Amino acid sequence: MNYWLMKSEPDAWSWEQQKAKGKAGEEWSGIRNYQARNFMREMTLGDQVFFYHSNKGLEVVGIAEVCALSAPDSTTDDKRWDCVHIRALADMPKPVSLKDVKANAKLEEMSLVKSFRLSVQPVLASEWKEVCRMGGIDPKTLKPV
DNA sequence: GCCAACGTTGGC
DNA sequence: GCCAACGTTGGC
Repeated sequence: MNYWLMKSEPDAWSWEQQKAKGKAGEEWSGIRNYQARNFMREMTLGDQVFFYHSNKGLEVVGIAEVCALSAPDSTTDDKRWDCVHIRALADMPKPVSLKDVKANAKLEEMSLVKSFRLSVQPVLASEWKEVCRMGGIDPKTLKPV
């Protein structure tokens, strides 16, 4: 299983809205960046995703999983763009802020810090574990610690 | 609201 | 294929 982080502006699509979609999940449409799209094409079912609120909040608020492989983006006719579907799995008991990530030496190589404009980015297993620890969630059971 | 970073576009 | 202009992202 691979780990990822996906950003959304809560005014456009929030974690609350994502959770409201439940198990059905929702298409992660609107990505118009090749690098981000390429990462989505690499995703496999069950890959886990940190859901990050950009612009407002600036924190990882929950964990989701990929529930449909990359397929044409329904919001455009442009064949270049496709995207996955994700569904919410668990809240972060303690949302992990960008500030917290930046302050943690173990996370200084995270894409969130290094390539902050990228809206879909890979997360290393070690980084995943560390952010889960900071967020007060068990990465295996996804239950609060 | 500003602006730095950086990706994309298009003229040459 | 270079690079200037432009647009977008996203933190502050």
